[in-house]
Amino acid sequence: MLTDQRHQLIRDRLAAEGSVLAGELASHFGVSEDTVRRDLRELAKAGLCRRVYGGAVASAPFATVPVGQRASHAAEEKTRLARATVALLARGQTLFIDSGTTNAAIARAIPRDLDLTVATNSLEIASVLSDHALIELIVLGGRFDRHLGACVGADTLAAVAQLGADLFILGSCGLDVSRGVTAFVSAEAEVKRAMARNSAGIVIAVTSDKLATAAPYRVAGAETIRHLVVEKTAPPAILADFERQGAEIHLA
Amino acid sequence: MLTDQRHQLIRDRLAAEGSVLAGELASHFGVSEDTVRRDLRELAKAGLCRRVYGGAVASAPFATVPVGQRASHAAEEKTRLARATVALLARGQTLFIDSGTTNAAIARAIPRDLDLTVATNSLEIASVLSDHALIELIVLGGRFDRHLGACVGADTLAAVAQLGADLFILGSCGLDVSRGVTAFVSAEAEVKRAMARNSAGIVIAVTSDKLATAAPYRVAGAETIRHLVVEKTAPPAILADFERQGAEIHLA
DNA sequence: GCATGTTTTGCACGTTCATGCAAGAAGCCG
DNA sequence: CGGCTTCTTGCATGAACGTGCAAAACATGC
Repeated sequence: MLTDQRHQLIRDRLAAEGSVLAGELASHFGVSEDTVRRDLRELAKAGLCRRVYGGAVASAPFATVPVGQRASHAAEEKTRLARATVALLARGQTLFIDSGTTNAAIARAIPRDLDLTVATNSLEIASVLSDHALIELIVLGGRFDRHLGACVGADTLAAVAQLGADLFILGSCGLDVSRGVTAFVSAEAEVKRAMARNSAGIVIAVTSDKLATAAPYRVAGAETIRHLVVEKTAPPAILADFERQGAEIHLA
Repeated sequence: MLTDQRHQLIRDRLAAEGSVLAGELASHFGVSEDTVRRDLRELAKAGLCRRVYGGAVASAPFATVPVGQRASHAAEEKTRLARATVALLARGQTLFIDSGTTNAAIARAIPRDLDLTVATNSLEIASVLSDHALIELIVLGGRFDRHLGACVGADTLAAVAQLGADLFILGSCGLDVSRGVTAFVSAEAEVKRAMARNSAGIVIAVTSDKLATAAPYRVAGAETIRHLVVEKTAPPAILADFERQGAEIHLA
């Protein structure tokens, strides 16, 4: 059994039942409790669950996320990226915005006096934009995935198919010149692909840790990226590669 | 049973019933009363309840109520209605819940250990239920109406049409025996009608001020109501009329 | 092919934590 | 006041915890 597989199964269990017991997982996987504790510690560190005595509970999504290890330490960078990304938007445009913490930061950075049409499958982003009076908000419904904090599945794909956007603000899990934009979950990748297909341009804002990494599911090729927003500290060599593929680089 | 889970369930119980008894909780969870007292002490310290002799009571019901200008003055009544409505639910059921402050209160009163499938077009209700691990949540997307805080329109209708529910928790704008259930906005009424059509039973929880009033758009006849949850102070004559139409009356 | 480094896992250690029990203090009711 | 319940505090116990370490599995480089 691969460590990563075990992690995934624990995440599934958390999503399905809301909580897990260390001892129960240990006997279920046939490993020691120490190993399970290590797993839980790592998942908690990644913000995927909350560690409690005896096991772990699913971390509440955005509602009560003053915690969130990775949300806080990278919050400042994400805010900077968000501001730079919002600067690319023009009034009257139609956008797709999918889920992800960076995209949530972008939604939060959208000024209230910018009139846009926004279609999103992320509940958090929809909530953020719900009181922007000038934004025409389209919620892309479907089965809600707690991992992603967004809707996925056939209903979501059907909703996306009926729309077209000027820009797609794509929350990327991994970004590599040769492998392009990639995602961790199949259902997530499907929605991203549909949004990409129905958009005139793709905008990606990523923190440096996502650069030159790849996740299993392919979403779009590097040549489809129109705007790439990255931190100032990003390796110039990598950025040059993307630039050769036609992307416009924006440093935040 | 994880300590954290117990705390969570006590909080749900507090939200649903308004008060808890130490001894009752102890036998319910199978722990000593000392443990329960410790739990209650911690919850009280965190400001999540107020400790009283023999148990604890929910601290200000406003604590968890976020927005909504008129939500405050009738909050307590709505919470009572919500508790009584949740008591009608059974595990494994599929529900439609549409928008409205009363329905939002009902969603908040749903305990975390109740597994349900819930389809809603209200963004607030979706957010509330998004961290209930046992609830299969289906977001009914479409054009977001800021006035309603929910999605309406053709896309929403199409999403509803694909589903069927055991119960429809209908947020009523006006309720009158002869005119039935009515709504203020055409688009809202359309969604309610679609949900009513695809549900085996209709549940309505209303404050007294909605009784014997009517809004322009007709949603469903009085004879289609299966459960009617009202305040104790509701005029018996009106309730008798609904009872004659086949509704089961629940006083909160 | 062998040595080296890395990762994963299990075990032993001392520590922390949740729980229940006992004893005394405090609150409630007649 | 007296009898009762409920509460708090201190303490003991066992379970869960983190850490350091070593063995094993695996990859990497010469």
